Formats: sequence, C-alpha cells, structure tokens
Amino acid sequence: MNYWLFKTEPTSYGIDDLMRDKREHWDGVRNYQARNMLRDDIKKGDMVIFYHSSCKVPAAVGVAEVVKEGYPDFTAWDPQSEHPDPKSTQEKPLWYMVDIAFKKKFKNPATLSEMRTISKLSDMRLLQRGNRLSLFPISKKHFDTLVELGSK
DNA sequence: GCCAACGTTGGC
DNA sequence: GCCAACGTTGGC
Repeated sequence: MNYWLFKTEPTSYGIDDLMRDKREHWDGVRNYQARNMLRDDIKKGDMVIFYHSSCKVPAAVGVAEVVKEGYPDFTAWDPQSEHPDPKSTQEKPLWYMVDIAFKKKFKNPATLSEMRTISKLSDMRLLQRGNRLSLFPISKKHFDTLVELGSK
C-alpha cells in the first residue's frame, strides 16, 4: 500500500466538500508527471493526505482513501467543464483520474509552518523548494506523522 | 499583489 | 534539440 498527498484549493474543493460528498472523482489534473502517477501508480486502497493550498493557512486537513484506480478523466473532453482539453478524446484519452473516498477530517489541521518544524517531515516533497506538483508520493512515516499531528 | 520556481510552447 | 518567452503555481 502506498501513501500520497493531494493538493487542493479549498475555495474550489476542500475537505468539507469531500466529507459531504463521501466519494468523488479527482478530475482536472493537467500535468504529465501527475497524470502518470494517477494512471500507473495510485492503487485502490492507497491512502491520501488531503492538503489545502493557495489559502490563508495552508495545511494538511484530512485523510482519504483511493477507491477506484486510474481511468480517463472524462471532464477533459467536455468543452463545458472546468478544464477542457481538445487534445484528449474518448479513443485516446490524455488525462486520467482516480476516485477517492472521505476517511477523516483532522481535528487539528497540520499547518505548513508547523510541518516545517518537524524533522521527520523534512524530506517530504511538499516542503522542498519549488515544489509545484499537485500530487506526489509520501512515505508511511510522513503519513503517520501527519495523522498523529492532525489527531491531537 | 509580488515574485521565485518551474512547466510548456514554439521559433529556429 | 536548444532556449527564450510566457503562463501557472503557491507561499508570503
């Protein structure tokens, strides 16, 4: 089983939305590195740390579980969607997504500034310079540390 | 709103 | 295939 961190902007889709929806497809990723992970690496049963970015207090805010493995992101071929891409077709899908289910909302969100003070998290991709990927793998150590912080 | 970092595009 | 220009991300 693997562990991942998914970034999201709470103004577009946050942990409260996932808690309400219980389960949702993670569409709209339009970056090749992230696409490859969605298509090839992220497996059913993998656990996801939900992270709020581009907001007042960037923080890890909860946990989700992967419930469906990579399949074509059909929002790409819908011109009415948020992130249409005419290069992607049903015959040759360019973009992929997974489905995730809500697991837990942290009582005590682990803020970015708090994470930076914790040595166990120092090698996490989120804290490294210039990190812009919207999702990436984290270690079990990172996952457990974040869940522990969030449950305090 | 600023700006550093980095991905993508497109001319050559 | 190089690289400058441009767009986007995301913390501050």
